[in-house]
Amino acid sequence: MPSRQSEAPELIWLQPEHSGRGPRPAHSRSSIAEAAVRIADSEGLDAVSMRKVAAELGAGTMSLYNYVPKKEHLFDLMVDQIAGEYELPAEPSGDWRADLTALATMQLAVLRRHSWAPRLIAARPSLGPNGLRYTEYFLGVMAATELTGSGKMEAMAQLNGFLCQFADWEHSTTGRSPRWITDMVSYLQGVAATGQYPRLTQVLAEGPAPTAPDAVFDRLLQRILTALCEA
Amino acid sequence: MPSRQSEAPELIWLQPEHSGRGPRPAHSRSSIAEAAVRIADSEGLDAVSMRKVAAELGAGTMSLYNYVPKKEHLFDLMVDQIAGEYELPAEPSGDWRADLTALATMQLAVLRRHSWAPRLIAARPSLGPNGLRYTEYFLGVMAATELTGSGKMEAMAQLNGFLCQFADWEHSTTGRSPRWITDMVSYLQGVAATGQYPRLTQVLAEGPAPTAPDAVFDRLLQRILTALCEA
DNA sequence: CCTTTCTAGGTACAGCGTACGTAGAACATG
DNA sequence: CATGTTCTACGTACGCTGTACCTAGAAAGG
Repeated sequence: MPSRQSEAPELIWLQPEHSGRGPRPAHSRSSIAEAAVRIADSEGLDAVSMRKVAAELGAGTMSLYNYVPKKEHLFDLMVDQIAGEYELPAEPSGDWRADLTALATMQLAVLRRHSWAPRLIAARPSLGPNGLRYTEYFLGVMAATELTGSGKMEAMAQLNGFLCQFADWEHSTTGRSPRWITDMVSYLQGVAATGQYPRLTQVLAEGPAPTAPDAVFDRLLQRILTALCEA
Repeated sequence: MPSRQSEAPELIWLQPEHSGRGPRPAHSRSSIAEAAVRIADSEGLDAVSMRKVAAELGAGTMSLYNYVPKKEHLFDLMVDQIAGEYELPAEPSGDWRADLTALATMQLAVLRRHSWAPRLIAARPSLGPNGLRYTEYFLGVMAATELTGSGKMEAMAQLNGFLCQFADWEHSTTGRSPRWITDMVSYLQGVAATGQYPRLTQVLAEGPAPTAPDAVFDRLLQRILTALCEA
């Protein structure tokens, strides 16, 4: 296994995890991913550094580079690790709309548990084993539709995009510091006071929507699903 | 103007650009934003550092902190700078679907010119002057619908999310290195060869979609628009 | 005038990704 | 079994990052 980054493939999945010769590796991809996910869950994605992950494993910093030639690859491992949390039915039911609703709801739960995930998922295709398992299931569900192969992949990308976007939006509105909130409120009051933005001012005066996030999600999801299979 | 980050507000827009006393500032927010955008356009978002932006302006690194107390604020400036490129009609036409189609198409053109933008826009609300101008226009367009105030804001978020997601996806499929492509192809061939993912294998065998990206965009956009105002 | 309040920018520090080199373990082959 | 090859572990070091802190000087208020 080449460990120098310059020779390493762009995709970590092209690199066999271990190849016979030499001492047995002290760690596995999944234990590394687990450690990284633990850090991201508790301290945020920016706290995930090669040094911290190595320390979490009780390994030297540079040892990690035997497993993960570039940091991007660590992110790929993390994404595939949580894709392992997806609980996929053995077989699609034949009702694609019901299947996708269940799938999306389940996936949202996972994304909510790991609020750093949407950003990573949006950045690169998920090609790890668990990502492929997900894709295979998705295609199975879509077999009940009349979409072409590319159409199905497009639909998957769009649904995933929607989920990431929703989870991210939810997290970014829920998870701001109190200081942030007060700053934003006082700023918007100032904005309204200028009178330059009458329509925005009116919307702000109406106050926030009374609807629960789950209800908003369900409504948006059904819209997306309807849109997915239209010509 | 407090320059220490700990005292600075969370939102740069809460801080007046200059307040009477002391020497006149040598730079302006927009000239700073311009410099940062220039760097991001030519070298990518990761190349945008406080040092490089300062150097581009011919200023000392730490002088920049008088204008931009935290790096996040620099990103806010950049986003608002390109929001200045939006060409908004003076008044909505009354046909919200046509207006949103034109708006989205124009916005996509801007996002394509600045491929780093989607990531930033997704991360934080756009509250700068140009962002507010956009919001005000959007609300004007949506006045022709029966949505509530929050419903309109929701629609804006969803349309923006879609645009960012599409632009990002487009960029990430177009802009990969040749090495990346060959690695991915050979990986997927290996995946297909395992026989574990028959449906995926079949889709891969069909080859890529023959459709131009613009056609895909138009189709997806119309779907989204239809979905936006449904109950 | 002096005092206050601002701007400019140098120095310094902790933390990052990671290139490179060395030491030793485990397998393949003679 | 001995030897050579190939792997793992990991310390050191470099260049880069954001930014805290400090000094020097310029412009406005009293």
